Amino acid sequence: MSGHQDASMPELPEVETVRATLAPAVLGHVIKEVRVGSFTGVIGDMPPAMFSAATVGRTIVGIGRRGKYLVIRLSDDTAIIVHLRMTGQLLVQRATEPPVRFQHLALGLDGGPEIRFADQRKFGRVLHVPSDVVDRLDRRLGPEPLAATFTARRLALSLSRRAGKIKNVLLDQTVVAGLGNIYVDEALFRARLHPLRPAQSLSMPEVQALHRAIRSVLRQGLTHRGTTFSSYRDAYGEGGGNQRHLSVYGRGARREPCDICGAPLERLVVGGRGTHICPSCQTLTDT
DNA sequence: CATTACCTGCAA
DNA sequence: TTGCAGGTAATG
Repeated sequence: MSGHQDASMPELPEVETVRATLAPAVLGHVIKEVRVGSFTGVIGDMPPAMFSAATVGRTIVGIGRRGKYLVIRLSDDTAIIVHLRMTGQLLVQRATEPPVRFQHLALGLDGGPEIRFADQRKFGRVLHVPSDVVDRLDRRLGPEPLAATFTARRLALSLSRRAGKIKNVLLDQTVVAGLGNIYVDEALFRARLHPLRPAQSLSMPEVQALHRAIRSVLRQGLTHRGTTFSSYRDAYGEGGGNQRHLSVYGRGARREPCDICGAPLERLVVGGRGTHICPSCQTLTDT
């Protein structure tokens, strides 16, 4: 009937799946060659020759993730920071394979594999940075939602200082790192909270429910290797399966029935983002 | 605090 | 032909 979603939106589970599939294929390998395509903005403001000079000859010694950022650690204590934004893909392929569609960057490694970055919409970035930039990024972002440092108490403190709508606050990466539009909608549904609720209006039991919901939707996303609507792929080009386990995201526009109460789901716009709710389960009037 | 720019394939 | 999809930085 009406508008189909066609997004990939790599969020924490998707980026973590990319990290996990990329790591075993590239760890310990030496970067032998860099090829930047016609869209040179993919590596930021740095001239391609400088990016090459700064990375060729270095060994990949680690691959981490912080929020939605991938951090490829190099042997000289610098790093390559990757953000997929909406349609970015980070793939590992043999150098003999033809370039993929929308490919903007290839890092040729010793022994034949290549890390390839493709992005239909040119929003994603692959930046070479010194370690202090990684440290600054780490300090700027909020807690990792699946780490022990992310407690209901800490979430409550963050929310108590925010007058904005709970959905917008959860999308703020300095509050908690790694949530995007899909998993925020899913978490709010699971916690039975309306996205327009002022963040600071949540009671402690509601914050606890939200804390549990955030962690459970992300763990479920990880279990299913991410959510693929169209362009999200892991490092081997495999899509995820979590789209079959979403309760509200993408279903509101089609007014599909709520899994819990059977009422038709709805789509609204919050903070300029498509937002999917069950109007019956997620109430605006508190407690 | 809220809104806009950045992009481009695709559905309507 | 139009406008929507959305993470983040920049702007109002």
